[in-house]
Amino acid sequence: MKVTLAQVALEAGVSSSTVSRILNGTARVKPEKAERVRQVIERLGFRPDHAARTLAGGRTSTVGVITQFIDSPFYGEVLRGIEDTLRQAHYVPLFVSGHWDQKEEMACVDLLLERKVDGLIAVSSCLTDEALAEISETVPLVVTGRRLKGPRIASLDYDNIGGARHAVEHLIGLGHRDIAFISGPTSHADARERLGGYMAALGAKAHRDPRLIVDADYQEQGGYEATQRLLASGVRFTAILAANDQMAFGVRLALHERGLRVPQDVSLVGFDDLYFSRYMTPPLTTVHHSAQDLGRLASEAWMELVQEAQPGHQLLPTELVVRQSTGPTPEC
Amino acid sequence: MKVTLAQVALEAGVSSSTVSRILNGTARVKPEKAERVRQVIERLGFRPDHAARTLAGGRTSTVGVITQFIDSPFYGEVLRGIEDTLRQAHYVPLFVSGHWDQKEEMACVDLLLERKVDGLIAVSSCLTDEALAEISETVPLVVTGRRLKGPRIASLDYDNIGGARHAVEHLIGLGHRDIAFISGPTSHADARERLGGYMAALGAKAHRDPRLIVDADYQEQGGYEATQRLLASGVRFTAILAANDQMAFGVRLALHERGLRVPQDVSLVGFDDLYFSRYMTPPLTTVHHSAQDLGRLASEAWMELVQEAQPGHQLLPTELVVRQSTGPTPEC
DNA sequence: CGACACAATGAAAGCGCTTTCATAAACTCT
DNA sequence: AGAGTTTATGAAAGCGCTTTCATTGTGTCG
Repeated sequence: MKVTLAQVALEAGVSSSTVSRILNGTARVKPEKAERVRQVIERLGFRPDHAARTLAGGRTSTVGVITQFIDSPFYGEVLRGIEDTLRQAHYVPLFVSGHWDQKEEMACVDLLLERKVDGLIAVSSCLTDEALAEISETVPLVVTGRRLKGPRIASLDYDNIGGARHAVEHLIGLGHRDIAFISGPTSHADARERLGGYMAALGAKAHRDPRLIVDADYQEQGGYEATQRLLASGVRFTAILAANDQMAFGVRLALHERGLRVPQDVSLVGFDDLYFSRYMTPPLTTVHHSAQDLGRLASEAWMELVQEAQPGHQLLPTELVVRQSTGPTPEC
Repeated sequence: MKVTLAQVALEAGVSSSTVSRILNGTARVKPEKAERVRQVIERLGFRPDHAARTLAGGRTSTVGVITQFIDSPFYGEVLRGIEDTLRQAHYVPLFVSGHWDQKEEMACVDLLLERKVDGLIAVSSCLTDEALAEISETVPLVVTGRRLKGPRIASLDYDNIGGARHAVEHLIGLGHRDIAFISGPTSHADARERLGGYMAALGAKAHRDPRLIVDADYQEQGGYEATQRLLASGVRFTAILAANDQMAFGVRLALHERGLRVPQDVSLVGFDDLYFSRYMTPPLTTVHHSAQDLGRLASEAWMELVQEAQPGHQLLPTELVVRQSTGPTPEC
């Protein structure tokens, strides 16, 4: 039933070492012999046993990928980028979700290390820098969503500050002065940066009315409720910048329910440019970056790390995509 | 550096067999001894090597999950249900994407079998029934999105026909007579079933004008383009049923661009009730089913299969969720 | 042509567990 | 009390590969 390497060796009249070498290309083998073995492999339908390989060789060809929620539209795209890139390089990603819980995420890390993954990619980890640094002593580590230095660490992040600033500048250019900001959870570095970009673009004006900044949680529902609070606060505003698209969708619903038109009454800008955003009604103006690219670059950084390179930190550009959810200030 | 089971055994003054037995609970061991060993394990920070376990024991505690696109909103939810359920049972899902390509999907299966997964869950496979049946001879298999019988197979699917029928009946109840249908790719069993439900609800009227049925691909863009074709065909309609929510979003955009209001001018119904659908403008009336539940039930069916049970086929109910994208027929 | 480098290959020792199989110790019964 | 069970444990044989190490065969140089 099960074909082993030894059987192949026997059948081909060579030793198992030779077969192994042919399989892995770890040493030169006479071409004719190699060809003969390859044919036997084909004929017998031999598939090397992954567990045995791992046990003997120490490598798993698996890289652990820690994410928070596998069904988030944003992370989904990142994971896709990772999967595609890794698979092309004959690595298999093992996805686990930490659900924004430090303890759970640490358990995921343990699980992955137990399985001897060759590396780790942490997409928006919620662990501390110290914890991550410690993990990197065991396996090469790539983190996204923060800047982190270390001998076996690569990190990458978007230009969150620049992105938010451009978004605000776009609104200012359209005549808006009272621009509200729906913030992500400030426990996230990127949420703080996006808030920072908003403040920077607004300069002194940013502090005029604290009611213009509303805290939320990066979720649709959070954006929805934040908008209701914003509306209830009575503060005047003609535009809203949401710290991510998911919240922008919640904002959109809240405005719709309130009978406020987008963009005639309120301009709305998101951040992330989810695939779905162009199908919002109206299509959402948002800060674009490619989540898939993030996944791809993270994987590539990991592969460099394996080759003893020092990829360091990468800052990915963002770009404002103007669609139809923003327009000139309504006349008062 | 690395702690092995043998070291634990030595330290605790027992044989490695005993430690293994304590670890796996495969035989009774004197409680005091067990306690002593457990303490040594704790103290040394011993973690059993997964590869060695697999090689010696034959089990991987891993189940392969084949999906088409990891970043699809629908599959994302299914995967989440699978991950949560499996992990609770101490299994780890290994996700791979087939990208709607038979050859690629088959390569995924090979990859998973090579890694000796303890089972396979195929979410909307595009392989033939025969190919799947053959796979099930190697590992217990659960398939979703079709009905498939076999000694080591469980299958589950939604009540697509009933769901589509209810959606149409809802529209008829609102006075609509000219109801268009944006179909999924009829290569998918579920797409055919949804079309069948639409036809059944409409009865003889369904064949009145073939232009009312437009083929598309289950994607947002496909729904968008299908709607443009529908509009261009000049056929009269007051409501649209999209075979899934993703296409409904595309439909929504096309209608918006054409200046058609939802639901005042055209009523719109989707299918799947994606998380996002309640944030559409206006919130989408759609056929609800829980993708997460599908994932959960698929995992549970797999576990039954492992315990030699015969779960057979499950038909999951669907339910129409009426939101604000449907309303009475416009007066002519 | 003998000495030496180098290429090609095989034998065998693990990798860290699980799992028979055998054995010793502790009961049960009549 | 001795035969027959049952229970707890250890010794050792793998699981199917990779990888050193040793060996043979081939080519090169003076």
